[in-house]
Amino acid sequence: MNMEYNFSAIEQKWQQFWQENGTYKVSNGSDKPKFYVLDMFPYPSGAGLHVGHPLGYIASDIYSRYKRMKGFNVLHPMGFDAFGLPAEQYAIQQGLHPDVTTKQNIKTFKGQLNRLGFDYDWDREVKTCDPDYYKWTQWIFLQLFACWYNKSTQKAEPIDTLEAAFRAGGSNAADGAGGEEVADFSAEDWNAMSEAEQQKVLMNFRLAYLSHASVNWCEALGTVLANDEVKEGVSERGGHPVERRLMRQWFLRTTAYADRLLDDLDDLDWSDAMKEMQRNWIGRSEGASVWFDIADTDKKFEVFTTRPDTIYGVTFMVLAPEHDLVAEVTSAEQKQEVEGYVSYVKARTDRERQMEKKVTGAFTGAYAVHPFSGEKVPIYISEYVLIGYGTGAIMAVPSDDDRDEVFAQHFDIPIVDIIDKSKYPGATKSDKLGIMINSGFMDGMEVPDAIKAAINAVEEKGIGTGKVNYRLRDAGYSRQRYWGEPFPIVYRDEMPYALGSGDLPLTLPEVSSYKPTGSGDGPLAALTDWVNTPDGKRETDTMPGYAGSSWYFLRYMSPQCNDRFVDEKAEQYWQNVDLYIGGTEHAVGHLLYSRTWQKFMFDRGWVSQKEPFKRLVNQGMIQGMSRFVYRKKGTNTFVSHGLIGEHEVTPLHVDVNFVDGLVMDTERFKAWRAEYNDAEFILEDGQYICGSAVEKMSKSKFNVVNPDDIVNQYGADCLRMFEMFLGPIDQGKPWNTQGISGVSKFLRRFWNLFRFDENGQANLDDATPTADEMKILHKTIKKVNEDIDRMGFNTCVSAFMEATNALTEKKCNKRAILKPMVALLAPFAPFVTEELWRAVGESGSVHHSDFPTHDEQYLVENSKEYPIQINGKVRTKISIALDADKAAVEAVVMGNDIVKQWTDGKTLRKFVYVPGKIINVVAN
RNA sequence: GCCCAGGUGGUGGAACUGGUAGACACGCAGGACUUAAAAUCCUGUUCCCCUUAAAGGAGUGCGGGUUCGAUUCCCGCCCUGGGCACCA
Repeated sequence: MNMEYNFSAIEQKWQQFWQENGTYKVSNGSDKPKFYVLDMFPYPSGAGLHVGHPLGYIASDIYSRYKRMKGFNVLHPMGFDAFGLPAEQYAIQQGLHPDVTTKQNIKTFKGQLNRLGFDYDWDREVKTCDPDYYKWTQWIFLQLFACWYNKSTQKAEPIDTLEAAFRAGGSNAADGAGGEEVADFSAEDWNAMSEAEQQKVLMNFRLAYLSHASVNWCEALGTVLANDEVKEGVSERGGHPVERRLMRQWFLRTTAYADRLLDDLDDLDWSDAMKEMQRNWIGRSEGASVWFDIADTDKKFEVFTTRPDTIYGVTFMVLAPEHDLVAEVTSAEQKQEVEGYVSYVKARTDRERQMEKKVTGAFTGAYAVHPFSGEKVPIYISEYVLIGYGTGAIMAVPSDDDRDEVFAQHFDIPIVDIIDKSKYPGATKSDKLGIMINSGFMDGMEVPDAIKAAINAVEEKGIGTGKVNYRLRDAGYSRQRYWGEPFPIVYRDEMPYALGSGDLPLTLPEVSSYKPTGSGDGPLAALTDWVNTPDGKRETDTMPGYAGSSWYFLRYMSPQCNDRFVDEKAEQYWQNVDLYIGGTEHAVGHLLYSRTWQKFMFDRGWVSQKEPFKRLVNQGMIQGMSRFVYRKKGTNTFVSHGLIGEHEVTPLHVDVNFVDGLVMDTERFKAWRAEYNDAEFILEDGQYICGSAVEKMSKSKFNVVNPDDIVNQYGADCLRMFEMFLGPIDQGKPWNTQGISGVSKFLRRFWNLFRFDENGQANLDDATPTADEMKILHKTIKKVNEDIDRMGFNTCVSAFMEATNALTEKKCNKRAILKPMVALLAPFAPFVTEELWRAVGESGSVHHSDFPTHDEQYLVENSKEYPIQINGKVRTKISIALDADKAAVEAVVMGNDIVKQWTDGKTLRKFVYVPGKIINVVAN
């Protein structure tokens, strides 16, 4: 008779103990080295935590516990990214204040997180919708508004330094990001300007500035829609038409930081894939900007090209349909066609436009003048040229660009070869290889030389210049929504003015309706009392989701600090995040914005580090396993999956919780919804078999698996280890609860090693372990240490299983073996190890004990059973001393009967001996 | 369409820098224990051929290549997932 492993009692007991004893409280002052582990904080959705969320959290929890046991002072906080669209949509539907639903959801999330045994210090929790938090989000925005980017010093500086420069020396006295848009002026000009005029100029330089951007406007709903609320040109809800509309918006001048965002990637410990995605997002390309005159007018337009060498191959020009010049240059005959085409494009998203295989476009009737040949080339408009990239206009070279080529073929435009690639077999259009032909002054040059020559030539002619272009755009910072941070801005005479920092936070006011106003303004615009102040009219847009998440990692360092966004000393101690774990879905947006904000604050001297996240690890997405039933059209009869071929059926998602494998519990299905109460079934072999598909885990697909259910059935330690056991942390996989029994069995076998009696007393042996037992222990210690370091948590779990199986087989209950095993397992299974730590006779928390390190002396081997290959195929195995030299090995191997058999009548060509690995005999 | 990642038994996966493919689990099959079931334990389990076994052949999405040796490196393709700027 012995005591069984009772996980629910153990987990409750220690969860309470940790809370009462402040086991995970973290201090900002410590002699220990610091280590900051961070998870991407969740959006607290109404569906609660599903089993996909904790994957990354478990990994970071294991890592943080490991680091703590290794002697570090570890910060591992958690909070909530609480502003956002779903809460607002729910408010519109249900009339419940987003603050109420958000608070409820956070409570649910926290309960779920605590049950999983995470070592968060909840005193450090941050919520982006908390006024004490967004006070500082607003403050940072105001600092961005109050600064410009000085390209000479490569730093953000207060806007007064720019004003001073203008006052003293006019526009040439300063080189600020954004200045390309501003016409030159002298110091006298500046001083003669009115305040409004001066502010207008300064707006071009501010790091947070007002401009215009196109948004998804839905007339019928009277609101701006998010991209994923638009499906195929119509609103997802209601199916109303959506079109692109220009609106005044706040922007952040992220492009000012483009080069630093690019260069500083080199020093980060991120995956190459992640760095590559950031590089591609920034999209730096070197080329030239060239001005083309429009024939028979005094108008001209600018194109950006990475291939100025191909200018003699230009046979037409393409403007983006939204380009300002389109209306001005279109001829009377082409007017109708062009307008028709423009309205067609208006209803299409950039993505649709890029994916379109069909060639479309319209001729404007206007011609550009080729700057070198003087020939007239036709100007077209087409959706494949986007207004947001480069100048929204291209010079088209059909001989050397695939998209230009299909366009030319479709519209029957001539194609002129300009590059002879015969010297470079296999080179494609996009390779910058070949010798120039039909290209005037460039004839005979290699492409790289021709690029330089072409830039020189356009510069000499005064029609262009070498230029670096970025795909990165300034970030749109306005949302016409309610549930976000209000802008601390008032307008006087259409000119924005910052609120004083004493007026922060500008709290989000109560509204009676969360519905859009219909005019394109957000719900705040309806609050006329709030909007109109003695100092001016308030901005009624709110900030985007990424505002709060761009700096939250700093707030965790000193969440209660109320005179600064982060306490100076705390920031100097914690510096930046040592390990950041989160999904690839944030690969560019969130990570790029956070990096930009950090650099801005670094420039201003408010933080000590130029990068926020030193090491980044991406966790894969856990997908749902959806189950389907098939309803016979127009009936309430459901056909089992194997028989649907005989019927006309509609597939419907069914709740995975009443399907076992693929077999559905038909009684539970009938009870699920009133409409199914009288459902009938066409069964196969007496069972209803469901269809299945792997999809995103979501409430609407009824495939959400709640961790609470798993914890109730198997315990949190088991769920933690099972999620890690599923596979490598960075790979996505469908959730399948089948298989969890293996981990559950392991935990029970580990528990049974301690031989508890009916009084709960462990029965351990204090004898000295055997060499075999020490080898099992130290092999496991070595592997677990190495695998945690490289985030190989799945193989750690396997190692624990192997060790437990081996110790069970040896009936080993020795304290000297089991005690270090408990410490080793502690980061993975924090509850049961805390209990077992007492069983081996310790009194403190296992989570503050030392992590075991291995001793190589227990692992030495002196011989190895070598696989013997004959011509690359393993034919036998021979045990040979590891320190044997090649001649001795060859003698042993060639004397072996099986080897002789295989090499009989053949000549030995090569004897490959890789010590410790393999032996290969090559003979023919 | 563009960028990034992945594809290994019935299933999840292992194989760390080119060196025994399938560790560890799930599932399945057979057996032990039991009045029975559950639980537990033991044995087997890539496929094919032959089968009592041994031995052999094939095999890491597909087609080529480099190498004594390729899941790993190179070239071309197919499929799946993530992102593409207002979901978070």
